[in-house]
Order: sequence, then structure tokens, then C-alpha cells
Amino acid sequence: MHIIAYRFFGEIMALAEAILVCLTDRPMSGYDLAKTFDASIGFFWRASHQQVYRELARLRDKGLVESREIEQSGRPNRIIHTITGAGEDIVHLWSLKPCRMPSVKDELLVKLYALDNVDIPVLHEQLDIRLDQHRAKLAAYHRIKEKFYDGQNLTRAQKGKLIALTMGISNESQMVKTLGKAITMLGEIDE
Amino acid sequence: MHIIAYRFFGEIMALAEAILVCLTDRPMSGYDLAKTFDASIGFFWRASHQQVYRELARLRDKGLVESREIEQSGRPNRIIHTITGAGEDIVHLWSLKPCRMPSVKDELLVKLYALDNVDIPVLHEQLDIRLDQHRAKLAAYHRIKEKFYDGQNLTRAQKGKLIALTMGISNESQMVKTLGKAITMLGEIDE
DNA sequence: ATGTCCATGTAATCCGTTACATGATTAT
DNA sequence: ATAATCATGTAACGGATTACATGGACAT
Repeated sequence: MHIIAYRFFGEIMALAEAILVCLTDRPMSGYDLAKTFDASIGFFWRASHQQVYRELARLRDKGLVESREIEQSGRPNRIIHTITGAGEDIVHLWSLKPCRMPSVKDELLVKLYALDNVDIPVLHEQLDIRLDQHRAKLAAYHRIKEKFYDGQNLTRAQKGKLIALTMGISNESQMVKTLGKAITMLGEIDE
Repeated sequence: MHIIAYRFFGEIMALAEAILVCLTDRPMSGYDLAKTFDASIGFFWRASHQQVYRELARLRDKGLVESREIEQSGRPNRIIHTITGAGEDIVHLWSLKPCRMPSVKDELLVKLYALDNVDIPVLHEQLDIRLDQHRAKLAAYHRIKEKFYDGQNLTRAQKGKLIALTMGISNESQMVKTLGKAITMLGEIDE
């Protein structure tokens, strides 16, 4: 049942698929990919440059990408990775696999949950900091939306990215609202 | 105090602190803790029973919990874990540490981001499934709120849990709204 | 008969983070 | 001078997931 479907569709490894997805757009170096995972696709799936390089080595071993070195002068050589046919097949199979719920892990909520064992003024500051972080993210998303996705004639690929971005924007603006409410509620406890 | 012990404790390990927080409420077995991490505190920090047992072994080695076996007949014996003074110190120090932003990792958003490489009807179904999952979570949160946090005379600890739960509720109801919007947007692409 | 609950874990593997390592070019 | 950018990684360690393992009680 579950196990058979899992075996049939292959292993979990969503970072591998996220990298392959980026490479369907254009061949890239590990460095380029690391930057992509620190912005754009990184808004929905974060990865460090170390993870990217390790995963690229595995993808190469499995024949899902092909890598060739480009000589440069004055700079380190680049290694450009191109997705193979087998890699494209993996992406398609992955798209058929059911999605998992994103795992919840938020220390701030745990601290609220544990309010009796926590320094409340410090928690207050931590909520303020978090509020600023979400405001900053929201502003960044708005800037990207206006700059890249405000036209009428968007391709299908662009429309997909716009839907994801729109979800990110509602998520962040909801967090801004709710954190404000949480800060108020916490203030009422302490007085 | 036990500040030096805390330096040995490492940087990340929020599961350890989450377990200690649960044990400040009452001594518990690993089995009880695993269930707690599958509900209540698990709404904000998820962990499997394997993780819980492994972490309990470490906490015991470090003297942050004390464990004693309770004989039972007809059932496996229970091992009850009690937080020590050193464990309580760790919780307090943890509460002063800045919180990290929860890391974003959502395959569904990655699939939207990668719309050109994805089976769109299947993605549609996956969005519907996700919508149902968030609706179910929202309903569960509402039930808990009404059952346990609707009175007037809440303790401070209860008020903290209520704030966290309130944030969970707005988060889920926002997801329900936004997913509806995303499904509409995706439908307009496909037509 | 079948499955779920109780209650404990081990083993293998993969994912994620931090630190380390190199070294030229370019901007302040 | 100093820092950032370009561009590649390795090593060590801890966190998370999946599979495996045991075995009685009790309900359908």
C-alpha cells in the first residue's frame, strides 16, 4: 500500500528534485545553484551551498546530471551541470508523488507553549524581532512581485511562480497580523 | 549554576528543550512524550517516538532528567522521566536564546514554482488534498480551543498555550483561504 | 483471524549546519 | 588595508526518517 507506492515512486530526497528543477531552466554551476537556493526557489525550499555541492556529486554519480568544467582566467573554473534525460524523468515522477505537509518547527511557539518556564520580557523582545523579520520578508516578496510578475503576458512557468509567490505573500502578511495580536495578548498577561 | 554544562550542550538541539519543557509539567514516560509530540506541543514542534527515546537517553546521560522503571503486569514496564534542577536551568537559559526563523520547506510550492515540469491535473489534486489537510487541522485546533481554553480564569501557562494555539488557528485559516485562491489561479491557467 | 494499543528500543541512512580551506579580483 | 565576490569543495557532527524488532492485552 503505502510502502509499495513509496518504492514505486523512488526515494524522498526533495533537494535532489529541487536542484533538477532548477537545471531544467538552464545549465548552472554549483555556485549559481547555491545562490538560487538563497533566493527565488529558496523562498520555498532552503539549502546551503554545502548541501548543493554534496547533492550535485550524488546526482552526477547517478547519471541525472552531466558536468563539464569551463576554464576561466583570474577566477576559479566553473563546473556547469546539465540535466540528463534520466534526470527529467525523475522530475516528472516526483511531480506525481503526493506532497507531504511541511513539518512545523517553531521555537517561538514552543516558548509561548512553555510560558511558565520562560523569561517573559525576553520573549516579548523575541516576538518583536520575529515581527520585523516577517515584515522584511513581506516587503521583499512585494518587490519581486512588482518587478517580475506584474505584466499581463506571463508564460505558464511565470504564472506558477506567481501563484507560489502569492501564497508566500499571504503567509507573511498573516504572520505580521497574528504576531501583532500575540504581542498584545502577551502584554495583557504581564500587566 | 550549570552554565558551563550548557556550553557543552551544543547550539541547536531544540528537541531536548522541548522535552524538558514537557517534563516541567509532570514526569512522563517516553511513550507519553511521543504522544505529546504527536499532538499538543507537536502542533509547534514535531518529533517521532524514535527521536524522543534517543534524546531521553542523552538527557539522562547529562543528568538533566532522572529515570525510574515502574513495574507493570501484563504490559511492558514504563520508565518515568523526571526533570532535574540542572534540567530546569537549561530550560531557563534556552528561553533567553534568540529564536531562529522556522525554515521553509514546502514541496507543493516547489511544484508550483516548477509548473512547466509538472503534471498539472495531478498538482490540482495535490492542492485539493492539502486544502483538506489544513481544514482538518483548523477544525482540530478549534475543538481544542473550545474544550480547554474557553474559560475566563486561565492560568498564565494556559494563556501562553492559548496564544500559540491562536497563532496556529490564524495560520491554518489563512492557508485554507490562500489554497482556495491558488486552486482558482491554477484552474485559469489550464483552461 | 486481524488489528490496534501499550511500551520499549536498535540500525541504517540521509538531511542540515558549522567550521575549515583555498586564492585571485574588485570595490570602498 | 579591508571586505566582498567569485568558485570550488571537505570534515565533523547532530537531526530526522524509515525500517526492523518484541510481545502481551483486548476489541471487532
